[in-house]
Parts: sequence; structure tokens; C-alpha cells
Amino acid sequence: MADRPPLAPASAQAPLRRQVTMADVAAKVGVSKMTVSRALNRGSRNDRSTSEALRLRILATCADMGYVIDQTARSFSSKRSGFVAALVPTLNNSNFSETAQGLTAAVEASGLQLLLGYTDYRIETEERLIKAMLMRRPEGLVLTGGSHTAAARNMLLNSGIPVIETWDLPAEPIAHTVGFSNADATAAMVHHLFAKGYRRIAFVGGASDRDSRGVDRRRGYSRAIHELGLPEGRVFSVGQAPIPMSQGAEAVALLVQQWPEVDAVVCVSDHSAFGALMECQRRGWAVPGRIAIAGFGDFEVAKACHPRLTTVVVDCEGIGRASGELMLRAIDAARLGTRLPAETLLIPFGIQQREST
Amino acid sequence: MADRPPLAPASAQAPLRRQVTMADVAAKVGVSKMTVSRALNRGSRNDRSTSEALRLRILATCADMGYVIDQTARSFSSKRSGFVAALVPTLNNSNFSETAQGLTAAVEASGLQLLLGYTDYRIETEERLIKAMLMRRPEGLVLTGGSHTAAARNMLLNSGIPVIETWDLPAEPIAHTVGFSNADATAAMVHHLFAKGYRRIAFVGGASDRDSRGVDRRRGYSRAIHELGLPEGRVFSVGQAPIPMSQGAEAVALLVQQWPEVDAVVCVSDHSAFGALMECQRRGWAVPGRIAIAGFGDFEVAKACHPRLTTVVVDCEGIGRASGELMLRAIDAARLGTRLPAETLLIPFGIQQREST
DNA sequence: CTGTTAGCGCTTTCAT
DNA sequence: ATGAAAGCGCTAACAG
Repeated sequence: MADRPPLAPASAQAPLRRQVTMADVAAKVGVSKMTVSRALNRGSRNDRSTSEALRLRILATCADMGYVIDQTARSFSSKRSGFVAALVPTLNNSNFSETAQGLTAAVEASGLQLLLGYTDYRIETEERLIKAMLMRRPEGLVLTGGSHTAAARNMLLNSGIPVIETWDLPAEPIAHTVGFSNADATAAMVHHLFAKGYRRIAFVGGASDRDSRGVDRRRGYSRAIHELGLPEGRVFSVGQAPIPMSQGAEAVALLVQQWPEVDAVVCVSDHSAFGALMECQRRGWAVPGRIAIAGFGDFEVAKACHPRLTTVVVDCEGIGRASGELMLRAIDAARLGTRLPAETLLIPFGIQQREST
Repeated sequence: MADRPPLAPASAQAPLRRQVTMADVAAKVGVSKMTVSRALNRGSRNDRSTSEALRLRILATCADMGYVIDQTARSFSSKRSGFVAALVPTLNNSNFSETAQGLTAAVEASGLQLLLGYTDYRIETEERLIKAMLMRRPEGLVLTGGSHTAAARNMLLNSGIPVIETWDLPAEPIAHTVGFSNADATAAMVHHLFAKGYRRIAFVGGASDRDSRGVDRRRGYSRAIHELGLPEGRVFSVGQAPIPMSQGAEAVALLVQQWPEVDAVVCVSDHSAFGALMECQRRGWAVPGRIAIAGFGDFEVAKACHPRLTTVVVDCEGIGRASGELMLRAIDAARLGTRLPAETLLIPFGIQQREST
């Protein structure tokens, strides 16, 4: 935050060409500021509009003068920032980008903007971002996951704005939740493999608890193994989220060395599963003949590779869309001075069977 | 923007618990607002700070009262929004996310925030986003590519803030540029394949001109083919950006059918190259024996697949970092009332030879 | 080191 | 349908 020479202080500002204001436009048109304001805000407010002819004249003058309304002043005056903040673990993951796109589409339909931040899978970074966002007074906040620092939880609870946690089903939600059980989804995959005849099923996931979805998936694996009475303990942990493809490759090699009897492996995500699949090809291990491989997330690579990956399919965009729509209702309630009772929206998931198992 | 019931008008706001202001904190501590303001802004401004003891007392009181400074009011008053806007074609592309991460790191070092928007590879969407961003008065704007609508160009030229175009080398830059020649990079790849002995080299790219980097790459391919005196015309166009892996697969199949003599194919990006590679495996065509495949971008999949993909390596994060640092200098100049002369920073690229060629 | 005054550009509210 | 006045929460500028 401060390891380079500070920028020039505001007081050093030279008097650049003064920016065009609403008053300038009003003067040029020969009306009051209020009339310009109304012409520009027509529709989104409850106020009486200007005559259509005048409105067009005002709009034309704005364009002529290169006037762009100052949202900073508008937000300040109206007490409405006009944006919703969303935090995702990383930008570079199509699951989360699709969620972000669903969110964007939903909130933009009501004239709100989505402001995106990424936490790098770190709750400390999340805390910092939550603070930075709250300073800008978002009308709502969408988080990925239900695991936060104590300070972050506190800020969120006191923020007075709607908060939605997505992608997980936290034990103690802040307010609203839109997601699914990562544990159940992974357990379903294990049951699916069992039904296909696999009995020596291993799991490859992260070594840290940074990624709470990864932790839940491992938990779901263990639960299913236990339920099915299969031999436990075949959990292979590598690195920390996001697990790259290369670590999936390393993991499957070491795993087969350690437990040669393993006939199937469930990976924490398609990326590691793909890495594992390619490593098997390099070593000449038939997939699924020698070992079956399953992933999670149905990323593009899962259906493009050969053989294609069996995986857990999640409606990522649906999570975003549902969150966005819930957020709009919550914001509407807040603007009317009420609080929307906490909701939990379950997003369905499915097992996509392909050639890798 | 308005196809759902409008949100409640601001006037409908019920008097929720009034938000804590700086005056409240000041009253509690027994000092003036200005003292609180100074304590909170210490370092980032040129003003005299408060005594350390008092400052700590003020900070503690802020924490006690759950006070979070109102950046909306601060921006409004100081004429500094404290953020830089960046537009990328899509979030779901590690090249652009790395650029975004480099940018974030660079601007955060000076206490600025990065606000991200994605254009979906559409200059109309870009225009809309530029307008939305300018309303919020960013201190600078970073764009991907040099192709914009006329209206967008106009807004940018009149915005009065530093603008940087990245990833391309536009013929008529708005102001600053940080990028490389996509045409040169692709031409280098063709020359590389020629040096390896390939003579019947095809190109797979998009059918539309939505993605200006894709267009430049195709141009670079054609130029190199011409320079080398190779037979021209083997350009295969599919869909529009972003070309998915599946279209790379379709393309290579059709291409080999149409031009069976082809011995190497250059793809517009690693994604289509990977799709092509997998399709070859499905059909039992040896890569590079029957046909060699090259990509662009050095995405994770390029080094994880088998055989690994020969590709063009670009320092994506470096583009972001260089842009961020240039932006800081430009903002500093703007705050001092001057304008930084337009700079063009070239980011080097390289050919990464792997097993696919 | 701290306080006072003024005002940023817009919207709210009330008046016509 | 339009206007006038007031003020949002903060910081710049100046004074002490």
C-alpha cells in the first residue's frame, strides 16, 4: 500500500480546464440545474419528468458540451452508490467468471453496476477488500465462500447492507446464501464410481485449508468412502489452491506409487484431474483401464480432452443470476427501510459421466 | 438496463440507523472533524499530522464506533476518486487475468484501487463501460486493444485522464501504449516452423474481426508465408472470439480434409490449438508426425498436455505491471497539472518450442 | 499541532 | 412541469 513514492498531494493540483458541470449545461439551455438533473434521471426516480422536447434539447446540449454526469457527486447527494460489490477467489477460473457474468447480467438489469474484486483465495485479502469496498458504500456485497476473518464477519454484520455468500453452504451464514454442498457433490461422485464398479478410490486435493470448497470436497469424499465401507485413508494432498494442472500430474504419479492398487481417483477440480490424465498418458497408463479419473467443475478442458473427463457439473452462471436477483430484492427492501429475511437458495449439481471413468 | 421493475426510489428510504460520520467520532474524542480527517489520512497527504497519541486514540474510537470513512464523500471533496479503471475482453482468460493482476499490484502500491470491467470482446460493450467508468471519475483508464467505437474514442480523448491501450500496438493510439505486435509474434512462429522444416503451414483463427489481436495474428501469418515464398491461402476461419477448444478440434478436422497436404498448423490461441491436438489424438493422427500444432499465449494447458504445445510466450503480468507503473507516472503528472508525453512500451515475446512441433 | 470556514456537484424537499 | 434553497460528509485553504 505504500512502498513507492507517494503520489502528488491533491493540493498540488494545477487548475486544469475546469470540468463541465450540470450548472454549465443548465445555463446554456436556459433552465435550472434541477431540470437538467430530472432530464438525465428520467425513469429511475419517482419524480415528474420534463417535457420530451426540452429533455431532448438538454441531452443534445450535454453531448455538445461533452458533459458526463458526476456519479461521485450523485452518489454522495443521493446516498446511493449505484453499485454492488462482488469478491471472487480468482479471476482466472471460468467457474467464478461465469458466476460474475450471471451477477453482472442480473444487477445491470436494474441499472446497478457490478464491482469485482479478487481475494487470491486468502481471507486476509478478502478482509482488506471488504473494507475497501465498504468505504465506497456499495448497496450490496456478494462473497464467494463462507469462511472469513473475525474482523471481516464483524464489518459485514455491521455494514447495514445485504450480504450474500455463494458457492458454499456456510454453517453460520452472515445473511443470505446461494450455493450447494460441495461435500454432497463429491460424495455423489464417489457413489457414482462405486456404482460403476470401482472399489479402491483415492482423492487428490490441496494440502492447506485456504480453499474451503476444496476442504468440503475432501470431507464429502471421506464421508462417502465411510458410508460405502470402503478402505479409507487414500487422500493425497498437494500444494494449496488453486491446484495447478501440473500438481495433478505429480499427484497421480506419486499416488500410484504409494497405493498401486488404486483403481479410481477423484480430483478436487478438473484442472488437477486433467493434469493427472495427461500424466497417465505420458506413462502409458490406460484411462480408465488402469485407473479412472474424475474431476469437478466441468471446465472447458474436461469436455475437450481425450478421453473426456467425468466431472461434477454446477450451474455457475445460475449461482450468479440467482444471487443477483436475490440481491435486487434485498436492496429494494433496504431502500424501503425493511430487511429481507435471510434466504438460502440451493443450486442443483449433477454428475456428468464421460469416458475417463 | 431497465427490463425489470425499477428499484425503490431514494425518497422511499426509511430513516434507518443513521450512519456514523466523522463528526460523531470527532465529538466523542473531543476534537474537530479536521483532526480526525488528518489522523485517518496520515501519510497520503501533505498535511501536518496529529500527535501519535491522539492519532491512536482517534483510530481506537473509530473502531469502537464501527466508523468507516465515506470514500464517496472523500472523493467528492478531494476531487480524487482513488481508483483506476481497467477493461479486459473477458475475465475467463489467464492472459488477461495476469495482466489485471500485474496492474492491481502496481496501482495498489500507491494506494489506488483497480476497478475491472469486461467487454465480452465487443467494442459496443466497451463504449458503454467506458461511459459508466468515466461517470465515476477514475484517475486513469487502461484498455485492452486499440480498436474502439468513434464515440468511445471521443470520450477518451476528452476525458482529461491518462489512457493506456495494452496488448496491441494501435496505429493511432489514444495516448500511451503498452504491448507488442501480435502480427510480428505470429510471423516469428511461422518462421520458426519453417526453420524446423515445415513447408505446408496453415492458420486457424476466428471468422469475425471482433478480436483485433486475432486479426493481427492472421495478418502476421500471411505476411510470413509471403516472405518465405510458401503457398498462400491456407487460412481456416471458425466462429468468433473467444474461439473455444471445441472449434479448434472441428477446424483441424475440416482443414486436413480440405488440404490433406498440410504439415503444420498455427492456431490463434492455445485453446484452439489444444482442441486441435486432442482431435488429432482421437483420430489417431500423430502430432507432430502427421501434423504439427502451434498455439499462442502459453496458457496452463499448453504445458500440461501431452505432447506439450509449442506456443508464443508473452509476459502478460509484465504488461499489467508496466501499464500500472506508467499509469502512476501519468497520474502524478496530471495531479501536478502537466501531461505525461505519450509513451509506447514494448513488451518482448518469445517462441517456446515444445513437443507438438 | 489544531481549529474554522467554505464549498465540492448533485439531489432532496418544498414551493409555485 | 419547473425552480429555489438547503445540505449530504468530507477536505482545502487559511488562521492561529
